[in-house]
Amino acid sequence: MDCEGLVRTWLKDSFEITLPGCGGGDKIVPSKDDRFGDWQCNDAMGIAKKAGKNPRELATAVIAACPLPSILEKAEVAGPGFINLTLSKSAVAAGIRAMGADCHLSIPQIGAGKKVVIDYSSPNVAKPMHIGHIRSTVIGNAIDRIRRALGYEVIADNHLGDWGTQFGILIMGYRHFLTEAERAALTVELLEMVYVKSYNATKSDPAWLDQCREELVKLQAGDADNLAVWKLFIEISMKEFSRIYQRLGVTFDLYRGESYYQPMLATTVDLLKEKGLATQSEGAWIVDLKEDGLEVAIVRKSDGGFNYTTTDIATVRSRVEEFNPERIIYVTDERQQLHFRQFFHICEKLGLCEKTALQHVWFGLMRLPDATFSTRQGNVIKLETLLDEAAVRARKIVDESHPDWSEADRAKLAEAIGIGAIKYADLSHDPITMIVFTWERALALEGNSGPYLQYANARINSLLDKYRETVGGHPLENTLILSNGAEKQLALWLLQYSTAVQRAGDLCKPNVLADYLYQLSQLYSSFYQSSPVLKAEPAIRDSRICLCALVSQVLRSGLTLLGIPTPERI
RNA sequence: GCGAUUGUAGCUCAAUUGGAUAGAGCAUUGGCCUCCGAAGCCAAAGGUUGUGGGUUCGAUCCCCGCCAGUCGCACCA
Repeated sequence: MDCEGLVRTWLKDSFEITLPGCGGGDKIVPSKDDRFGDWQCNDAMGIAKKAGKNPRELATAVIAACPLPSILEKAEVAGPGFINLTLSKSAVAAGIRAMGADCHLSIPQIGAGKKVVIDYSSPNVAKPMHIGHIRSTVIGNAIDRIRRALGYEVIADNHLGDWGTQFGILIMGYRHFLTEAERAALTVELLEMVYVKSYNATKSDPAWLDQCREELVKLQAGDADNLAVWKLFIEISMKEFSRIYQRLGVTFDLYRGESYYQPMLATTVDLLKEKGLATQSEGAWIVDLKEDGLEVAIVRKSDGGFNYTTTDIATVRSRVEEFNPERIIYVTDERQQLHFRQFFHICEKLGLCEKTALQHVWFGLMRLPDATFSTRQGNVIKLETLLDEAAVRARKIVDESHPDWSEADRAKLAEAIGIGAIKYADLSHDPITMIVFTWERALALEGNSGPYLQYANARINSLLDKYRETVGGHPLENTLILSNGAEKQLALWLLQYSTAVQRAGDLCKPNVLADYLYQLSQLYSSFYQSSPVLKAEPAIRDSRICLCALVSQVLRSGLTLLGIPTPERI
């Protein structure tokens, strides 16, 4: 049995002996402050209250009730009735041993046998990815990686915006505003440019607008020419998206855009009609959600077209039928909360949620200090520009610290640091917080930042190298001694890794893990400063290098779960 | 107006979901490279947790009122 389980059982037994029939206290949490021991149990107060007893007396009686498990050095009562537990150093060392050589293995496989679909990133075709896409992509990908580590079978699906009214406008623009040469070397930038031109034309020229509609109808009817152009748009867009995803280290299992579900829309509305859920109002088909306290949802527009509510319902039907997942997680910005609540309710009424939970993980918008990002104001920052700028800033420092490295090595490292900085800046905040974008914050390289964590890891790597050169052997197999407080604190924190991963996964909040890793790095840096490793006497040296190796393992594992690169050298 | 959500140090954020003296980073001030990597470490200063009530042994966290910000509220997604 593991240490925690042992102590929990002891506490529970103690409580039951003290207070028959009152349920045992078995909740132990790590203490915030080492003055309060390593772990603490705060149940005595609540239980004493219920039983009408004095909490301090109860806590004292609990400790006296059963002999202390050998792994505990001491247990004492403090304050109103806290039970503070101090673990023996050998028990902590044993706990670390139990983590195994590969800390990935210590992550509880709570998702084994469960399938989950995660729908994230989902940019629109024919538009460049901009800064507004980064949160869904980075947060979604971290949740994806964390859930996989927890044993879930994850299907990451990129629900591309590849179908909709914009394509009529786009096709007209493509045919009239581009030269032969431009069409031959088509880019997303060109597509965006012609879209804007064509869109403006619809405002000033009614005949143009009619033609756009006509092209859209032709496309939807399967016209070969328009279909070919549409496919070209997707191909061009995917090329650019792939380039960015590769830089970000993001991969998907599926790229099923809205167009994939297009053939299922009519039957989905038919089903809603059959079930008596859809009714006609003002020429449109709607689902009334008044009894759920929500606005009506339109499932078929008065012009006969479908909208995103219908597409999303069809998507759920398709996913439930094909994958039968335990859960579908959507990662989008906060503006879509109402929409998700609406169509989740409709799915429930359709009986789609019996085995599949639908979850909307929303995040706050990213905005500028004095404005929101908007295409109309022309203040959007392209995602690629952001990544480039990050690499440039990192490059300056890399050049200073490694003038002897090759050009290629320096470029590669700068990229890893830049991407790490950007991702960490996002992942270290609770998703629901609104992010006010500034270059300084997004690309921070010091303090609580991605590079700080990467740096800690790189330093350990070089320490490990030196150890192998001078001493040899396998650091991870050395005996742990934990001779001082800093070492014990570090070891105790290492033991918390699996809970941090699980909490981050359960809550869909990657910042829980980011926070854990940051604290680990801080504890390590502190330890590193105060405790010499290679110069210590052999037994201590071997133990400390083992601790370093463990920290490095956890850092690598954790950063990887966040999708942050871990360069060997910085 | 209705609904969601936020308000914590000058700024950006934490606080293991109700626990002990509310913690970090940035910025400011002072110290540490003759010593395993200074993208680092140590220290100082910085707080009536928006505000007023309530619940209880205990509240940043739960409940009610008010103030302020952000987002949404029928055919774009």
